[in-house]
Amino acid sequence: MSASASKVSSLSDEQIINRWGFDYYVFKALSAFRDADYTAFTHFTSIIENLVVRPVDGHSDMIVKLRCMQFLSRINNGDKLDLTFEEPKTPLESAVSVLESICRDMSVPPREQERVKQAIIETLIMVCLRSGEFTRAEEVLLRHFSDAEDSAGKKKLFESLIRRRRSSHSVLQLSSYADFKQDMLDFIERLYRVPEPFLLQMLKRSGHPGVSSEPVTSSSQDRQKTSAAAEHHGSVCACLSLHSLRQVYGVLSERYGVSVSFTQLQQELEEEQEQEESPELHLALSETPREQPEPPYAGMTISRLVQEDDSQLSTAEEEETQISSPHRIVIPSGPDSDDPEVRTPVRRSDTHNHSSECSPAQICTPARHTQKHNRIILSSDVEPEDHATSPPSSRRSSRHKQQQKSDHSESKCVMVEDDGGSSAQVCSPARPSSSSSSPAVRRSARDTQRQSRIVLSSDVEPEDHATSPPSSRRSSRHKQQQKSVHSESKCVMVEDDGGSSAQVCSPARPSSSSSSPAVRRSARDTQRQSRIVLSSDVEPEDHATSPPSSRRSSRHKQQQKSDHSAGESALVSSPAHPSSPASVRRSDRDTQNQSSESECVMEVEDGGSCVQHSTPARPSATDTQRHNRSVTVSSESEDHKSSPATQTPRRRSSPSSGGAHKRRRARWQDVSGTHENWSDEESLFSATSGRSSKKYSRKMWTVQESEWLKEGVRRFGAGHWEKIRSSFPFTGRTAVNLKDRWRTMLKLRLV
DNA sequence: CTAGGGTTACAT
DNA sequence: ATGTAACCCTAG
Repeated sequence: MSASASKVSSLSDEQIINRWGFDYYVFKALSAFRDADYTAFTHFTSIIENLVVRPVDGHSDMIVKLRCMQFLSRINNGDKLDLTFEEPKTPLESAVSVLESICRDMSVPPREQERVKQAIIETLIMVCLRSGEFTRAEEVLLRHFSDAEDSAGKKKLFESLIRRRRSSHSVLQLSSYADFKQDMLDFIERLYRVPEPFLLQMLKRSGHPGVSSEPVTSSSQDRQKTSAAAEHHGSVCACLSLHSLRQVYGVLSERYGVSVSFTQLQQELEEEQEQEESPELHLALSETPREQPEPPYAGMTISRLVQEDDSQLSTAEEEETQISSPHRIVIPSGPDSDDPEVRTPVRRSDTHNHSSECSPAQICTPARHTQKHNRIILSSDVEPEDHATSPPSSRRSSRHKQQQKSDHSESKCVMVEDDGGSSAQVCSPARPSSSSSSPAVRRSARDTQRQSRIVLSSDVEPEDHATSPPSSRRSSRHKQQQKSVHSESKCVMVEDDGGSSAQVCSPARPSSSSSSPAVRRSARDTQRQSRIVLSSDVEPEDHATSPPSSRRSSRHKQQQKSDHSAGESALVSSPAHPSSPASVRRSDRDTQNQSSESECVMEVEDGGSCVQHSTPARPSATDTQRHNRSVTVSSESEDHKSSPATQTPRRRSSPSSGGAHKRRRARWQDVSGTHENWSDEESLFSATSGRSSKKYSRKMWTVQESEWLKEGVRRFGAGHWEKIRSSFPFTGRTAVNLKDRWRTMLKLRLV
């Protein structure tokens, strides 16, 4: 639609904060991998997987990171032949596929690409040999092994071992899978150096004990510390001085090429404040300053914008450096969120027009002129729905109050606000005259505690949860992982309830079906149902055996039933899912619903997204939403979910495929973005292997994919399918597929 | 590469 | 049997 052009900008706070969280967890995942803490790696990838389902401001950088995570997660599970990320493929074969995608997107020297691929193939063959899978080893050898002369010797050796059915040989013993993993990590790190995440930088700047001193590029260990801190932060509360902000801003602006000066940002803030309160305004600030003509923004991608936001903060700091002492900014570490509305992530106001340079005291004064205060506010709030995803999260609601009080009493100056829109203003007043006042405000973490209730754990089962309705979601599977999780776990919390769940969704990944599988989550759990969808895939047993087609059908039915039985759950699920794409499916009828929903969507979009982010809208609602408002769904598909049964069926089914082995799910497989959701199915079928016989299997469009498409159309305009396809991590979708889907969406009036 | 009509797979 | 989303085919 109209779309195209205007992307203006507004990112919702959730999108921005999720982006911060995303960057942070990617960073952490890499650190964990580097430290050979693969359990932690899995946990982080799981978090990311779930996070990605929520609206996040996306940009190319994000896709690259997702690809890297996808690659590493497959490498990490490469020695487990029973896992599958893409249906027929072994994890390492999937890694090769991802490698190809990476090479396509990032221009990797052919030689390097070949070297890495060869290393993966050799390792795969060795893994097969060690586990006695000679047939498979032979297959891999014939299909993928390099014909290069220099590898001829190895090829002969492998052929010999295969022929003789030898699963032990010095060569097999010499090579260690751990070394291979690190080698692959080195490759990724050479290819793409992940910058230190904004959240970590802020934490460091704040002088947080564990972190502070470390230079930006801290070693992995350091990072871990940091991260830990960050995770906590709920309680931590970081206070930043303007000074620090400036510093950070300087660094970030340079790194990202932000041209906006610190001062400009401050001015903007002021203006906004003046204009007032509406929470939305804030957003504007960050994203795109309407006022500012600055080109920079215009061209920027979301990420950029976000970054800038960050930077803005910093900017403030800089200016005030001197002042710093008095004013502080508190960053809520976690994104909290609660309000549905968006708020701005950061805001800062400053005041002084002039003064900035001066000492603090001065500053204050000036402020009054305007009436605004000097305070700086960072608000970051996250949106309500998602909290789950967001890392730190805490919720603010309660805390706000608390904080506010305190703040008022003491300081007037600063404030933070956070949350809901209202808040923002709140604080402010304090200060007018008082120049000095103290500043800081902080929000406490306490909230966290409460919410924390749910933890998402890791990896493993992500799928399920994801989908599953909020409440339920966590269910069983977690257990397995949980243990590990605990340690770190705190990580994510989801909020549960509410909306959050939705997001979670995971990946859907089909793969999972493992044999044993049963273990993990069965679909049945009622609760989850939503996930069911996912799970379905998971559930190996049934489907696995059955041929794809058949399975699906059957499984659908089964699922449906279950859902129902589950009863409520069913309901839940459906709605819930928004996030989980996979699950989602929409039936035609949905359309009806759609109308209502669609509206919602619109709303959402407006609000937020406009810009780039992908899918913004939909996520939110998940559970709640459905009922409440349409919100949820953003788009289409989800909506559909309303009819649970229908939706699910397909996708899940398909994906489910076999499950013979895949134990865990490959959740990540798709990490990349969202694939997860859908991918499962797809991957199974189409993507990879192609399962042979059938003509083709239908891959239903997930919500996430539809959101990407909508975002793409908004950005580039309808008709530029190839461009859209390459701008989002679609997997298994051609430009024609996008065009067809768009046509369908129009037909259904989903857009 | 895209648009648009025809075909297929799946659900009811 | 029918409806439809996803997919295929082909002209431009």
